[in-house]
Amino acid sequence: MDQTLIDYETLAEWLFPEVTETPEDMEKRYPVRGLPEGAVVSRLAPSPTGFVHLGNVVQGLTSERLAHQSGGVLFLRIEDTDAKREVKGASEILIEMLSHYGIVFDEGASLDENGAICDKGDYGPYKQSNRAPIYHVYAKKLVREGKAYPCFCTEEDLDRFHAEQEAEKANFGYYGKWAKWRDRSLEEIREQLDSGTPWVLRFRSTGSIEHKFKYNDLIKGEVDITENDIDHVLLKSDGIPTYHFAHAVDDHLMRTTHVVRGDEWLSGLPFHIQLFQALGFRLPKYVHIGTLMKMDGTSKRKLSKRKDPELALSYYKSVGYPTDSVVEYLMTILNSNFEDWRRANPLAPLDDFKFSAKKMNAAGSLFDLAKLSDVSKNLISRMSAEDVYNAVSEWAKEFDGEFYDDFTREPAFTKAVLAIGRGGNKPRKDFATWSEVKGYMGFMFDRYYEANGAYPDGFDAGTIADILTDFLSTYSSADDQTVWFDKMKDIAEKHGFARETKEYKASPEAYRGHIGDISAFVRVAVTGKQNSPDLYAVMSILGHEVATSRIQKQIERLRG
RNA sequence: GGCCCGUUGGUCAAGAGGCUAAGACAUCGCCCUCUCACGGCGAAAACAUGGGUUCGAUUCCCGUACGGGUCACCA
Repeated sequence: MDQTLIDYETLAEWLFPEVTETPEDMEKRYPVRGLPEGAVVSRLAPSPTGFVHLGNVVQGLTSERLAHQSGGVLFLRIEDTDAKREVKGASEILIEMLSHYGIVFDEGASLDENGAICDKGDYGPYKQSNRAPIYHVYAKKLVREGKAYPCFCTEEDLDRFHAEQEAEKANFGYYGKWAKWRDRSLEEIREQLDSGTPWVLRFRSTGSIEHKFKYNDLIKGEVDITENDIDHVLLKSDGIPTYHFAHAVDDHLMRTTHVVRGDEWLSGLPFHIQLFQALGFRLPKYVHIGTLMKMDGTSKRKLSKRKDPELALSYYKSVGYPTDSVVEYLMTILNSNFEDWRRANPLAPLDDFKFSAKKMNAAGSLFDLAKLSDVSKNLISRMSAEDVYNAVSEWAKEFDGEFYDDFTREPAFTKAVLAIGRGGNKPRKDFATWSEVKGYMGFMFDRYYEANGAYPDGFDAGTIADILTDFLSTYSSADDQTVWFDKMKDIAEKHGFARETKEYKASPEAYRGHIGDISAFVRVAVTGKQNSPDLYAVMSILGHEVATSRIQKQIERLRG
């Protein structure tokens, strides 16, 4: 650079003739938010690939809690700078899905009353593809200051450099002798421009890998940073920014205070810090979340889109996990003291929990479906029969139309079944997902009642039929539970079975079986299964006619 | 390969120089019980490793191993 000093001003005009606005104009258009001290402004910035996954919810939940519990702002920015990956309608799906998980945005990309995508808020546009003029203002500034330059290398050039670097065992990247366009003359650049060669804008890095420093991440704590010495691409040849450049410009202008993202971005941090400095922006705080892992054989690995269906949010929807269960479970992973808090406050709204970035784990967590199920069972056990009814109906309508028809035919009947063992201090915990409900109570409907249910081993059909016959002859739907059960004990005694299980256990040789066996016979006859919720309640709800006719048919079957 | 992050029972994890190293899920056993689901009690089960520092390290420092991430005109 000792020859004719490059005229950066001229270069900036050549590259961005259409840009007339200045960074100062931008500062005016997007003023500092008038938020109280300590208010967190955070965002979710996904790319619209149509695949909404747990990572989106993990990040969303974290930034949502951080922002809203501090009286701050949460917004959604769509990072659609890669046209190749964009899927039509993906943004709409994303917003829709996230809202189900309690992640609602104060501003940013939103849905209007027709479900179409639109912007809400004063810091837009919130879709990066609509922000090109803004990025160009800063690109021009950087060029003018000699902090960025055009590069005319082709893909083949870059591939060649990579191969060379591999051969020389050098670090990869555009730097040093491979930074071919870093210090070219204005004439050479003019020549390429005139011939219409496509170019990208590169950052002129002044960093050195010899320089190290510390940075404090809100989750990871103090991390060692090695300065970046790569001249990364800022603007692609189509004039659209790379993630890095867009991140710096957008999060500055949108006045983001906390950047919550996956820790796969940690290695990009040196460059981001450098970029913010070069642009004269104040650095936001970073919150790098550990990646969700999964057990694969004997080792952990990152949850994979291709191999793990449970990474996709659509999985939880189709299996029928309540969204609240997923949220609760994720919270147990995100904040280690959440479980204790929840135990102490079983019914408190989630917002009452004091979320803290300090309570987040630096390491990636293993995703545990069994734990999710436990959380979900507990949550569902606390719901009212009415709420369960509504949730199952909604689920079945979409995923199991046949079951939906039976389930909703007589709401009062269905709700009565769902009410068995519900409420009180020790509610039943039978299912973790809506799709399990059919297995739990399907027998209440003729379509799913198993007429060939297996009776307990060790009893001949004749004996069972005799006992069922006796049961039928004394059964009255008017009996209360005690009377009903006493009658069953009488039958037990008559057939040589113990009235009480304890008696039987004391001297098993004296009896053919015990009261438990008698009720098992009736249970199988009525429900087709050896396990069921409270039999008396089941028979009451089923009604005299259905209950007795099922038993009658079983007697015929056993005798036949 | 360079750079970076991580490592307490099978899993999630508390602990932040001195503890018999919490708790939850899962597993197993017992109790309760007409089955199941609950509920109760109990068992088994961990500081990756080698060096330091220290009177004393799971805890602090360095190395090693293992796991993960990243090195694109993808985010």
